Amino acid sequence: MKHLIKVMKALSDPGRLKILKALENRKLCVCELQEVMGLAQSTVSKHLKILEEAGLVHWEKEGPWVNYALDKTTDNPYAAEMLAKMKNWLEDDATVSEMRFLLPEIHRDRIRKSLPDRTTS
Amino acid sequence: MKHLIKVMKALSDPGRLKILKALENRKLCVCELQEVMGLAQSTVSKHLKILEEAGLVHWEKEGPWVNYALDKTTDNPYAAEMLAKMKNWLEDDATVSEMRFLLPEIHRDRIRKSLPDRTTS
DNA sequence: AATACATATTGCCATATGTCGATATGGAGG
DNA sequence: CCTCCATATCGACATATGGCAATATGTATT
Repeated sequence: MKHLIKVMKALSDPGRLKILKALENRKLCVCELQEVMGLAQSTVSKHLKILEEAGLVHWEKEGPWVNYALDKTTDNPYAAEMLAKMKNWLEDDATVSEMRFLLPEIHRDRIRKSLPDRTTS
Repeated sequence: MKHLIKVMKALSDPGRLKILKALENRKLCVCELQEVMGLAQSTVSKHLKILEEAGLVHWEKEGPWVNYALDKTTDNPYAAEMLAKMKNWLEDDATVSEMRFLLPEIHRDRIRKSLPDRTTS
């Protein structure tokens, strides 16, 4: 039961749903996800940790970046089933559509370096 | 998005999952669900309200009782999909199995009347 | 060693959530 | 009207959650 609860809680925040919908498109590093979410970097890290612990995402290091992706081989069967469901969900949602539109412009090389947390664009 | 969040939040509490698994077996009134959950009556009412607002359950009056049942004709498509999923979930869960075992003994006519809230059996 | 970059962690704060006891509400019966 | 029964609502409290700024951590470069 606790595995199911972990997944349900992970999916109970709009921001985290947005992350998952973004990761359906491509893997993204924290600083890119920060742009996607428009929140503080620490907040993004916290959200990612919740998603990881629920078995919904996993990460790998690439140079200075930590890339996150949907966890296609997750141990948590509930996570797997929900990720499959999510593929069809929110396809008409305005927030998701807008994010889909802006995603191609979001790339780590275009994000300004050494600035305080970017909470607004 | 807010409809999806409502369902995910509703499914994020172990007690509420237990309610849904119980209602897979038969409709139940609040006092019976109180026995199932082993919590205060007011807590049970609150949980049921959350489930109802998420479109997961609905109620009908029968004499002095309010019977709750899974909402098979829910407006919320996410609720419908999750109810279908839930049918296969937690079938091996200890809490659910125990509840299934005890459910036949739980009936409104066998519940003592006019007592303070029954928080422990 | 110092500096830079990316990210994880910590601590604080405001708000949400789950639990309880008390009380209000709705309805039936005498 | 009063009493009883079942349930919804309210208010208080402890804990969880989501956001932020500050800081720690890991790695690479000079």
